[in-house]
Amino acid sequence: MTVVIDKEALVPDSQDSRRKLVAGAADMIRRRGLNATSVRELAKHARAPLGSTYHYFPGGKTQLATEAVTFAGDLTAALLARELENGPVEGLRAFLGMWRKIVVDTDFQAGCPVLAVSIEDLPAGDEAPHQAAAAAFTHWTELLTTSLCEHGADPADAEHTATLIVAAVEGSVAICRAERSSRALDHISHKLERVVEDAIRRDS
Amino acid sequence: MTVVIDKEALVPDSQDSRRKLVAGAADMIRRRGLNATSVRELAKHARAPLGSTYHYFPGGKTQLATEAVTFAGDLTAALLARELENGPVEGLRAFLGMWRKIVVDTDFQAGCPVLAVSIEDLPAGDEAPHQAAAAAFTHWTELLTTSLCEHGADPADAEHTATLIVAAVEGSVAICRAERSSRALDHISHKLERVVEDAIRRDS
DNA sequence: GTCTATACGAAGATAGAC
DNA sequence: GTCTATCTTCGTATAGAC
Repeated sequence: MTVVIDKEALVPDSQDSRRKLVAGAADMIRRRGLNATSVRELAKHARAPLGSTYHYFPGGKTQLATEAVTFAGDLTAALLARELENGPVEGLRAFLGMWRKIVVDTDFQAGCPVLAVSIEDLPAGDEAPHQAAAAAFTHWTELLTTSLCEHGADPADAEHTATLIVAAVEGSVAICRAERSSRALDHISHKLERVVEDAIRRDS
Repeated sequence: MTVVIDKEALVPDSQDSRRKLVAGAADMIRRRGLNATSVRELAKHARAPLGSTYHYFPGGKTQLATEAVTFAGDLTAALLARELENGPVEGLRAFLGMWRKIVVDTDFQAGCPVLAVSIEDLPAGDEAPHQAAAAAFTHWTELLTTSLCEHGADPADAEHTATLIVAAVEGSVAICRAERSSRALDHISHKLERVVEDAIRRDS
């Protein structure tokens, strides 16, 4: 009798540690920022030895930050894509709701790791983290643009509208953290819904 | 013959150094972020000895960051207030133009120091920098809200619109830096002008 | 292949010489 | 009052033992 043993069961921490490290990095970056997040604390938080971090990520902190941004960007994109199946307005509501939940549930401690990496310069001149951030923003914008077009919006206007949504959400999350209030996200919700409704009526 | 000597001429670096330190901090924070800005480099950049920094700012880096945010916030508010005298649409255009100039002229290296401080946690649990950031956002929002109301907008809607403008601008500046392109700012310009025009027509 | 122990530099902050 | 020199802690990264 041949028993096939799952490789993951034998080496449960192999790729699992790696994932934990990336997810942990995304979480710490969105809370404290990129430069305030040390690889030391990161390893401790993921219960991995410091050396393991550099084993999994030979590129050091830069590589870790890049993968964390891509991870968070993809996660958000997946939610956005799923909710946009119910139409642009429902997608917008879910998008805003997701951010509102993050901000409120963490008592205004957490924001968006993609934004954090976008505005913080890594000491080294490596541009990979910025590029990953740009890719995430572009991805979200494209998802929104496509959905708007599918529901009758003018293509050029759809991209403008999608960009406005992404920009306003990112800005609002930051404002909410500074103000320790969900006011900004709540206020832009009203306006953005109107903007989306107007766009799919081809008003512009 | 009595010669009145200007105190500033005698001690030219007295308050001048202090101002330079604050302005330099605002510039470095908006480029590299709060935690990537060291007090050492700051002092060097302002040609002040490290010790002077702690003489002028006993509160250390936290105080310096707080004053830098307030400084930048007031400077922006002054420009916004001046341009809003020509109406909300002109004010919006000038506001967007100012940010576009900063981002493009620095080859996408500089952004907004208020945003940087909003999303970066200082190691110490001091909340003063966050409060200064919140005050800046509130101030800008109030200026826009007042202008919109003066031109016929509904008060509640005016605040929502003003919040959308501030949030979208902050988010766009960050996106522009990640993408190394002014695309985001240019795209939201079109939409925001429409939003403002609609608001002062009391359409909502 | 995994991790402990360490190297080396730079951070924030201060004590005390001028 | 101004600033130099220094203290302590923490950062990234790695060398080499298991």
